[in-house]
Amino acid sequence: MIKPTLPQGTRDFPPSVVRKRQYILRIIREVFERYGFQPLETPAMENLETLLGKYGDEGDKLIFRILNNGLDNPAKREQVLDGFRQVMEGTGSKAVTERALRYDLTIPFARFVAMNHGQLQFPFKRYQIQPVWRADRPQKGRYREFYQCDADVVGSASLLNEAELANIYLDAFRMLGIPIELRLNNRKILAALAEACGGAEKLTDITVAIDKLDKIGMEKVMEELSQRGLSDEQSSAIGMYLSISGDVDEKLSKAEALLGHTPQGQKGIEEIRWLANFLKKEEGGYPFTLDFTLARGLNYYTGTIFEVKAGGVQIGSIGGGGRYDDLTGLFGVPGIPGVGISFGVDRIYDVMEERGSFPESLEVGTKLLFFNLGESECRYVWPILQSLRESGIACEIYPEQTKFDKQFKYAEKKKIPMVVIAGSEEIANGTLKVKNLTTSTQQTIGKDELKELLLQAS
RNA sequence: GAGGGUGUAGCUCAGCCGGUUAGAGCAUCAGAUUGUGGUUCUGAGGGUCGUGGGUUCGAGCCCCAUCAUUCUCCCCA
Repeated sequence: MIKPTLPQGTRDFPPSVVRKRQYILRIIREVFERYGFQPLETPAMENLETLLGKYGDEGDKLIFRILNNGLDNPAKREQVLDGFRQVMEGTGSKAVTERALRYDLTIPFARFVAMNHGQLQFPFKRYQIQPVWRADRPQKGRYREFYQCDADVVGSASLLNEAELANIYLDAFRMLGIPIELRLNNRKILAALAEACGGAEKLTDITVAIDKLDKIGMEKVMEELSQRGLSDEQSSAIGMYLSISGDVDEKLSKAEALLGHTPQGQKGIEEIRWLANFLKKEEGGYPFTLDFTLARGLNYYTGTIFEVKAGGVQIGSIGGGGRYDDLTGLFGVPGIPGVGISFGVDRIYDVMEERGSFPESLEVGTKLLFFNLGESECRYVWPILQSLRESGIACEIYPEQTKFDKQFKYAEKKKIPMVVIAGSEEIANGTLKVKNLTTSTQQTIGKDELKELLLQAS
């Protein structure tokens, strides 16, 4: 016998957890639909070459690769051995692995758009809720298998899309009851910063370092910048940029003074300014914060970037996204710009659990349990049971004839709020005993009155 | 990829300086209670102390290795 275990970083979801997860997904899906997004699903696995090189060197290492079948075929022995040799030298080999589990939902979506651009109605708005896999080392709030819920618009460069996506975040988290901070920035501003201090090729180094500002502080960021090969002069210019403070308007003016002389900087600031004006609330103020330190890891972002932080809990971001000018260009179909956002369901779950934000009603599945008091008693309640089910009322009958104690405890464990007891006495009188387990009250009713009673109660 | 923590009953954990037969709470099962649950009382079952080696008269405890798990860093949701 082997000890049953789970692969590292994966989880089973027991019924109560699935209920809560589905509650989150239901709300997010509802909001997506309300904004005109359409569902899409893609396979769990993609061709390895579809994924490689899209997430940076670090990302490539975290892609789960699937071993080819038929490696034990003697006829292919030399080919396979040679393939393994290549794998051990760090270069991939189709002889050993040509498929991999999807790492996110954006690249498979880009692949889908590139394959079907002739058939799709643009702008194409899709949402996708599926698991993704990363060969990462698991830790708090990080798993090797987790769900992403993405919504993307492709085929439109309009900033109106950004405004809609921002509102999707605001709507969804309001409905979930999670206070959030929505942070925005623009990758063009970061690019302009890199251009001004260190050169465009330092963009990644700069973003990785400044992204950590709120975590490690200004001094450490400066240290990291010099470690990454920036001069003191360049670092201090970045320091000035990072020190920009004030409300959204002030920050924009200050950034303009610093980076407005470059075309990219100017463009980025204009984009944010437009978005800010558009999202501005009637009573003034903005439903987001402008965070110049926000960088986001993925390299394909080229414009607006989003990040959502949950208020009052110590957990990483629970959502993020951004604009990309040319994602499908990687697959030979240039000129389709897009923008998208993602919800981190697993972390949202953790936040809601920590805050106690799930409605209690989620725990009730079955509304009514019929006790089993013997075969003739079962025959007596059977038509009633079926008729309730036809009316959409979830109910069940205890399948074994056993003592009351057991049947009561079953109902209690499953959080079934009501039980029906019908024995020889009730059969003789054509009645039912209905007990409410939460109030511990009991009443006797005619056997045809049950449905009405339940419909009244709900 | 780098560095810590933890592995003892189904679950959460205690176990003194290395010393006789390894404990508690919860859970489970049975009974008090053959048509009324939750509270209570009584009793029972349940252990290769992660695994392998070593030190010792003696190891749950010390040492080494290994596996699992968890956390931090890198990176990310």
